[in-house]
Amino acid sequence: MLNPSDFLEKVEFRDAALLSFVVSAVIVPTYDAVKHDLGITRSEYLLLMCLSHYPVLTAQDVSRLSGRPRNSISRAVHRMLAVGHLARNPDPTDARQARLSITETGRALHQEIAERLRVQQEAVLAPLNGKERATLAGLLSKVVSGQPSVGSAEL
Amino acid sequence: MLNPSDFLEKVEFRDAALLSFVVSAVIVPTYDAVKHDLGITRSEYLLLMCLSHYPVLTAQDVSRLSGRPRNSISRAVHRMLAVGHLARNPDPTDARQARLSITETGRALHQEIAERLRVQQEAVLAPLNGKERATLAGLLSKVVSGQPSVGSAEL
DNA sequence: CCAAAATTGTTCCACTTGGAACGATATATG
DNA sequence: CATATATCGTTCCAAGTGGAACAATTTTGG
Repeated sequence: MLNPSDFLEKVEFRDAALLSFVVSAVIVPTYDAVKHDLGITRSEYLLLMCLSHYPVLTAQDVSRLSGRPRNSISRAVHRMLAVGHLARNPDPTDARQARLSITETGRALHQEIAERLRVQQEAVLAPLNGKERATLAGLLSKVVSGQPSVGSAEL
Repeated sequence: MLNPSDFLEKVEFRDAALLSFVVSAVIVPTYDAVKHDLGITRSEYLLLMCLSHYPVLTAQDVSRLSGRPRNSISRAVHRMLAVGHLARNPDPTDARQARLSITETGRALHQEIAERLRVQQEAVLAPLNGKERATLAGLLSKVVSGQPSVGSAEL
């Protein structure tokens, strides 16, 4: 009675409910801990993560990659600039946009946070063996690549 | 270049990233549409959904089932009471708590929103055939039931 | 039986969030 | 070439969020 996991099996959209539960179990506690321990918000981390995978991006690029609105990215850029995790240079060919890149300290911070997320992912997915993990990843990849209009990462 | 779905494959916590993408593709646009069309927030819907599956609950029960803090549920209760989707009666054996139950209009609203979520779920998971869908659901159930401390639904 | 601790629901408040409008710049179109 | 349109980043603001403290009530433990 009143067991959330039993509840999930009754829900009209069970597959989405199960997916949502698993995501929440990985993402929510990790971001809470990151916020508490490192003072980094989700938008700020998404900014660092995007820049860890692309050498130079505009704020608009980060917005599209991360699925966050531009004003959130703008705020994150200012905070990360202030603490030295980011470098910003004017684009010589377009005065509207600025070229963003990550610094060494920013990259180190990204790696620490990514490791936390990875550790929590492993803890949550521990009930699956290697073969099952591979099957799950394959099915999810198939779903993602099958989307007609690929939106954003929304991590 | 700058394709979010390619990005997902590079991420350090790829499985969680794929899961998160799929969840976002189902949940986010549907709740946005529900908010726009019906004026119902996520907390309000979670309240209605919980009460659709249990005849009587306290606000505290809903908080635990849904994973939302009690003050969010408190607000949702007042709004849903005001529009007649909810009934509240004092608990004769404990004056601290109130017994909440859903009304017919509340149930109808729940069913409409659940159907929207189900439709969007089907659209997103369309790349999978029936056998694959069953495999995915089985793996997710195994993950959920394998969690040591089952938190909340977090839908 | 009584004081301490726990529980329920609420209010308050600081903070985050994202839509909308804005100025500056670049591009498209007649 | 000039004007309309689009884009980039920013600021403003209304709304939502959740932690903390609170009063009322119940339970616990001496």
